[in-house]
Amino acid sequence: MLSVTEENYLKAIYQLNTEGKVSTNAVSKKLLTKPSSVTDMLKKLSQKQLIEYVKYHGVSLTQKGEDEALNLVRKHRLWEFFLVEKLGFHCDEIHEIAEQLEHINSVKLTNKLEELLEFPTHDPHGAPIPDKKGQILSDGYSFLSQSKKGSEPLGKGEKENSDKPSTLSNTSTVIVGSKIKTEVYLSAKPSLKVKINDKEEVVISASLAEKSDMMQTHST
Amino acid sequence: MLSVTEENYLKAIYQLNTEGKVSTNAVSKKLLTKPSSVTDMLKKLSQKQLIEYVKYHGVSLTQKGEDEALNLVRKHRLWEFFLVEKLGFHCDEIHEIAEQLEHINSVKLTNKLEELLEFPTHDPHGAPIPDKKGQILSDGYSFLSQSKKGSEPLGKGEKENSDKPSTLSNTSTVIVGSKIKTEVYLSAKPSLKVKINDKEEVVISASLAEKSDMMQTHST
DNA sequence: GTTAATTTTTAGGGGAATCTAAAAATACTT
DNA sequence: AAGTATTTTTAGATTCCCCTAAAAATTAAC
Repeated sequence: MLSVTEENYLKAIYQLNTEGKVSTNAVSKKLLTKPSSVTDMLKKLSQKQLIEYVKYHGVSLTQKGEDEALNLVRKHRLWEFFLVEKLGFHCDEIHEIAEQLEHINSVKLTNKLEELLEFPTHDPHGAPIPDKKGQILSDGYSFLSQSKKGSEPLGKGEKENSDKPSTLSNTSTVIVGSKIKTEVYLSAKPSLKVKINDKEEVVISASLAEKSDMMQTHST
Repeated sequence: MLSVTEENYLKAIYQLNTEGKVSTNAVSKKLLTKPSSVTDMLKKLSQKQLIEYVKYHGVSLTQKGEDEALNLVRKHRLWEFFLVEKLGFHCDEIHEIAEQLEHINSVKLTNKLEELLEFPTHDPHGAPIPDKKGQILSDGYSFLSQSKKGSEPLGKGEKENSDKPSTLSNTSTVIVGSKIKTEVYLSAKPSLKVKINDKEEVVISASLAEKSDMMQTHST
């Protein structure tokens, strides 16, 4: 049985892990704690076989640790979906509450919730929801700020028409699965112009593009 | 902002408070902690103006403390209702989960949940659900094991037909609001025969009758 | 109304998670 | 490659909540 704190560390490491080791500093920044606190916790999680940790050389999750993290992400996103779809919350109110709800411990509850919601594949921010086994439907969700000028539609999925433009009631902007093309970078305060489904042109600032990255992070 | 532990103490005191002071020992038994731990916490809660505490002479809740306790009870019972009605849980599986959910902190969440459930007045065990303001619909809910032979229908409410015989999907026995008459005590292992709505006769053991008391406690 | 039994509190300590300050290891610079 | 800068770890302290053991207060019994 993991403590809420231990769970938060595992989730942070998971979210920072872009295939490689995660640094103590990175974790400390994400969790708003001091690096020394992180070191302490890493020792503990290492003993519990949840992470692989070599002093001074960063951390990565073991399979066991990743399973735990995926389950947290799953719960977080299912609850977010619940809050928007069943309770009528606005998209930007749900994160804090889901941060609490994700720590509720009951496999049966999670699965029944998923059933009530009719097995959603994405949360209201568009992030994919892992299934019972931790599988994430890989549908080419990718980061906007990583796109280059003139790049082709993002992701592998590349469906011309989104399968589910619905359900995302409170999202203000782009539907997951839409065909997006990056047109140009503008100067000074860097920004990018983006085509959605070959129709509308929208200019967004780079900072916003980065924010949409954060979303991935932020919606977990 | 209260810690989960502080909240549990307040709820315990509330549940033990049958109009009077609550003893340190009683709290320690309810929470499965040692009396010395209780003393420590009582000092702390007293400083926070949540209880009135006089050394060696027991505790009672202040208005502020009672409000907190009522809110916990409210959340617990709303979540129990949700678990049974929306997720199809059986009545005897919900307590543990609701013990966790009651600590989720969001007034808006609680109120939206209540709305989704269409403002239920009683949880699946038949215990009344306090409203936003902490008001409990006093409908004569009372303790079965306190009934005496030949006693008249329990409670003040005394509705001949229950207003809501529905919704209590998984309760195995008696609908709240039913007219119940205690017929006789049988000897040895004491038990009581009970008439429900002047029709069926059911014999239940005193221990079960006591359990139905616990329910009040247990379903909070 | 003393004495005995029970309850409650105090004193001292431990584990979890945090912090600050200082030391050690790694990474960067030229 | 040597020296500086950064990152990470260690050491020691703090808060929260729990414990055991012993002392103090209250309650019960005779």
